[in-house]
Amino acid sequence: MFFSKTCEYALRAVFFIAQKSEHGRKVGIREIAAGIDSPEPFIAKILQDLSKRGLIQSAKGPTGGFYTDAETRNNTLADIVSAVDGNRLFTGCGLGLKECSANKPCPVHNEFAKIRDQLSIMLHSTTIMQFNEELNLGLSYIKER
Amino acid sequence: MFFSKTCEYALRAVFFIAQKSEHGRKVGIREIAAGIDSPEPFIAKILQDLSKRGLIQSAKGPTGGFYTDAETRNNTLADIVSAVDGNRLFTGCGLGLKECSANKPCPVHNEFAKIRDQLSIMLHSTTIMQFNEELNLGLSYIKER
DNA sequence: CTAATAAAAGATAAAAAACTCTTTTATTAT
DNA sequence: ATAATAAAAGAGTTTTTTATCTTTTATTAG
Repeated sequence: MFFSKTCEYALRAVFFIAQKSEHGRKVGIREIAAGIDSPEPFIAKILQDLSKRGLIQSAKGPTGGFYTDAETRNNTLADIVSAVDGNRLFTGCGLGLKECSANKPCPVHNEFAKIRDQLSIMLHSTTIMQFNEELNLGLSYIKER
Repeated sequence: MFFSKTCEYALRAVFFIAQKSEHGRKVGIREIAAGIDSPEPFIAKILQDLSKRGLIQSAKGPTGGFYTDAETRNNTLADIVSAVDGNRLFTGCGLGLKECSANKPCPVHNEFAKIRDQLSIMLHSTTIMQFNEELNLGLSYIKER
């Protein structure tokens, strides 16, 4: 809806990892791909990138896998979104103009700014780990079937 | 930001046409492309489609061009957006799940529904022609330079 | 009725996003 | 040490989106 497909997968994967690794457990790529119903090599690439950026942790070798430490679990949705999709969602113009500001606005500038700000506040104030419990309880879903 | 590039061009073009054709005048593709700073053959294709859908009007031959009649000028941003980008923005899931509803929600379902609804209300209550005056007065812009 | 004009239609090309495959590197349990 | 495991890295491929080019059809002014 608002994000690239890559970003949607990233968010679902990070939710999955945070949930599974809540008590120190690590999860492999295969389990993640199955858990969020995504193409395995594609989500692998995405996680590689998130790992490099420090948004998730990883360990190689047997018993290895992806996980989140206490700190990164406190990251917000906005951290993931801007890492993957950049800041176009937070700063871009609704009509695609490069220059668009209160000074030199596009016609819909003010209308969009309101909604964009609310979206931004929401994404910046929602943490990754805050869905762990409802996921554990089966109250919400991160895969199709 | 929220729309495809095609849709951004479409909105800008429709604003331009509505403004110029406010008093019955028609505008050619060349003038439109220059007026909104877009690739000429690309916006031509987009307008062809909008015309077929009845969201703008067109006339062939000399003195021809694109225009909007009183009725279509009353169309909303939502009409253009859903014609070009479909309804993913209005009905899609934030995490890209095909099935996602209050019954079987993704983790961010409720948070996103709020923002989506506001965006939807805004788009459905904003008409094409309501920017004519500010565009005439040079108070807002639909091109880069 | 003809020439000029302008949109419509159709076919193609380039760029970006989504997705896949293969090889390498690090780690660990035995 | 070695074999097994799992992520990292690098090099593709496919699909979708964005953009372009060429030909056809309709309309109008002279």
